Formats: sequence, C-alpha cells, structure tokens
Amino acid sequence: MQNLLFEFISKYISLSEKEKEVLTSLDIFRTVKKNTVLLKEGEHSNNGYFVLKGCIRTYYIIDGEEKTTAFYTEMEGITPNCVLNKKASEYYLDCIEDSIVTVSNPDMESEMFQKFPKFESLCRIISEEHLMKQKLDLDEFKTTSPEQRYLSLLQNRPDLVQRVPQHQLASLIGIKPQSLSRIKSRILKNIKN
Amino acid sequence: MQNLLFEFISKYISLSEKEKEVLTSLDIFRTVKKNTVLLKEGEHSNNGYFVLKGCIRTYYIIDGEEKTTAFYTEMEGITPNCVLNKKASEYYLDCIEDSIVTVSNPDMESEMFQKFPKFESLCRIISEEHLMKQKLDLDEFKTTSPEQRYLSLLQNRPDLVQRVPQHQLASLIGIKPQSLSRIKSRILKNIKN
DNA sequence: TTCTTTTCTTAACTTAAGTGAACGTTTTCT
DNA sequence: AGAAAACGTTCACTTAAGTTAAGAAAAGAA
Repeated sequence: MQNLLFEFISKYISLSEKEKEVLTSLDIFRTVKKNTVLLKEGEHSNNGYFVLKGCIRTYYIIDGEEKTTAFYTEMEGITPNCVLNKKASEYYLDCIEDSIVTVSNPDMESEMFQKFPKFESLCRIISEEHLMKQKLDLDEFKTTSPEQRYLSLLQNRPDLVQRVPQHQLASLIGIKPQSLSRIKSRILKNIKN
Repeated sequence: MQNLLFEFISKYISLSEKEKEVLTSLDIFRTVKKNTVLLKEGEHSNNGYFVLKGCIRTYYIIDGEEKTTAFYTEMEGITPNCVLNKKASEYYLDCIEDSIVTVSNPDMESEMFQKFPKFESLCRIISEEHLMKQKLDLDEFKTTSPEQRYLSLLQNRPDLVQRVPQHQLASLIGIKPQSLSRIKSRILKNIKN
C-alpha cells in the first residue's frame, strides 16, 4: 500500500529511503468500510484523507435533502474545510465503497515540513495544481447546461458514472434525479435519430 | 503602494526589513488602464497578478459569446492556468477599471523561495486557503438557484454588484442578462408584498 | 455636443428543470 | 427467504430560465 503513496509523491519530488521510512513510521494507513461517515456537519475534525483505493463523498444536508458535491477516488486527497478554518464542518464525508486511505493532521504536517522542507514544496505544488483544477471545474459549471455536464462526466469520469448511485450523480451536476433520468432518455433518443 | 502589499503579507508571515527591500527591488508594480486585455485565449503567458487597486475579470468566449467566470479585486491574486500548466490559455483576462497590480512570474517565485523559504510557506498557506474557498464556491453553485446566488452576491459582494456591468454579473451566476433582470424585478415585487 | 454603441429592461414564446406521485426493481436487513 | 427500504424511471403539471425582438437609457467616441 505504501508503494502507491510513494509512487504518487514521486511524481512531484524524489524521496530518499530515509524519508520513506519516516513516512512509513507515521502509521497512517487505514481501511474504511462502505457507508462509514468520516465527518459530520457540525464536527471539528483535524483529519485529512488521501484515497489509495475506494471512494469518498462530500455532501450537505440542506432542507433535509442530501446534496452531493464531490467524489474523491484513487490518488485524490481531501483536506476538509474545518481542518483549515477551525470552524464546525458544514458538510459530511462518507465512504461509498470499502476503501483504503491515509489519515493525517496538521500537526503531523508541520512536523514533516520541519524535518523535510521538501514536503512543504510538495504540498504547495499540489495545492496550486488543485486550485487550478478547481477553478476550471467552477468555470465549466458556470458555462454549461446540466446535459453538457452529464456528457462531460461520461467523457472525463466514466468510472464515476458506473460506481456511483445515479441520484448522487444528479446532485453532483446540480439537478434532481428525475431530471437526470430525463436527460439520459433525451440523449438516447438523439443518438437513435 | 508597497505598504498595501506588505500589510497583506504580514497577515500570514512576518517580514524583515531585508525581505521588504528585496521585494521592493523586484520592481513589480504596474498601473493598468481600464479595458486593457492582460491575457488572451491561446496565449502562453507567465505573468501572475495581484490586485492592489481596481478589478480584473476572467472570461471565456464560447460560441461567440462572452462568459464571465470571475472578478478579482483589492488584495486578490490571480495565477492564470497557463502559467501553471504551460498550455495555451483557455480564457481572457481584462481590467474592467483603471487598476494597480503587481506582476510576477514563476522564475521570480523560485528565486524568492530559494532566498527566503518563508515565501514558499506563504504561498502554500495562501494556496490552501484559496483552494478551500474555491471548493465552497463550487459547492454553493451546485446547491443553489440563480436567484439564491444573486441574493448571496448582494450579501457577500455588494461592491461587485455596484462596480460591475449587469450582463457580466449575470454570466458570473450562470444565467443570461434577461434572466437577471427578471430575477431583480421578482425580488422587488416580493419585497413590496 | 451629437452620433453611435453598449447596456439594461420588458415582453411573448419556447425549452428544460422542479415537483409530486406512481410503480417496478434492486438492495439491504433480519 | 421474505419484508422493508432505497433506487431509478416515467408521467403530468408547474416554474423558471433561454430565445428573439424591441425600445429606452447610459456610456463612449468623433
């Protein structure tokens, strides 16, 4: 399992054996069962996660309704809001598949940054990269229709369309499950003609 | 003008006189006239900007139509996509007011990081903070209606509603100018009753 | 200033998403 | 295995955004 993490990191910086040992010694790997809730609205957690296998979802409960806003799958990391701003979490995190993740917190981070400044570079670069992607995602959302967003999901995240319940997918593209059903049949109809 | 920048930075890290001098010596301050286009679709630029005064806008041209996706005002920074991914820019940047900005590029950055590792911490922290905000923005967009988004703008960015053309605001919340007009009159009507 | 262009609003009509309900299917639980 | 819950789809109806067009107001250029 470590190797997956090392491979990921090595895309950004090179790791010495010493550094790998320190990382391993932190004992950060956890297996999490499907449907486990990792974070609830209102909680103050310090845990950040990195998905090695499986899928984690973020969702809000607004007017009693679940609103799914993101999925994190293999080689994606999540630092919940409440870890950074020290406020109560506004959303939930749960595991929608049996998963293997790493769990870390800001104290471990600062310790690593002090021992190996390289890790702070790693985190800066990854943050900047994610920030860039996140902005593009918002831009895409602002400039496209629900149907276009569904087609783009089919293109760019075909795995998600398969592994995730449709009503959560609908939420992800900002519509109701009934509308997603309608969009699908509209697309099918247009293909046939 | 420097002082504005130093004040901003001092919210994150403390700056010695030496460091301030080095920053000043970089000669990064520029004034930019209203309507100046700072970046065009297809260009490869290395310039990042930080707005000291004024307003910069990002927009796409999709099917011949301008789609505004963001505004950057006082004390906000922009590192265009193309600087990080080294690909042709997908969007435009322009100045919608006479502005004062700093201009920097990755080379200057790495030089600063080497001379003063503190600056890399600064950039990591700011990146993480922005990433958090950006995710919240996307979550809000996914979970709200255009009308709610407009009301939230009135609340959270009343300055923008004043200083920005309405058709660009409409685009920002993902609708057409006609729909924004409609939403405004709907809101007015509801207040009266 | 005057002319031109851009911006904002309103209106009528079209299109697509929201809503509430029904129903068959799948999954989950015991 | 059997009952219950959750899920996905379809339908009829409602609501809101898109479209096209027109006209008034504001901003910018000559």
